[in-house]
Amino acid sequence: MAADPRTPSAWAAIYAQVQRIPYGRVATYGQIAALAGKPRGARQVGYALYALPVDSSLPWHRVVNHRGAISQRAESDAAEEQQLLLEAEGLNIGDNGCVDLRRYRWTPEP
DNA sequence: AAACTGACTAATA
DNA sequence: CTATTAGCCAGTT
Repeated sequence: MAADPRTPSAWAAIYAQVQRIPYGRVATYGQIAALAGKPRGARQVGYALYALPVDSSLPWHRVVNHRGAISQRAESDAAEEQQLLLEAEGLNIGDNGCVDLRRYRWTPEP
């Protein structure tokens, strides 16, 4: 099974980037991976969030795939909840469930 | 140590 | 935009 996120590992960097996403913004898995120093570790980002406990204070719902859509997990209701959280932050979700990355994509500031 | 798994992305059609 | 194929990294077994 998945290791606890409290366990020191490569995921630590990923969690740090996710926490950096400001309110009302979203970031792609690849973006988080790149910021964490793993330009090809997009899958690891998803895997890290998969192991993330519900009591985590990380804004995991601000992490979407490269199309701005919410990736569906084994438990389908999680994706639905994620969309609600994003809408609550003022994001407009398209009919296909994609956010407007042109507008909401987070760009880390220098 | 090797194989399997997976909230992904890029390339191609 | 979608569908399919291949490559990638780290964790689990």
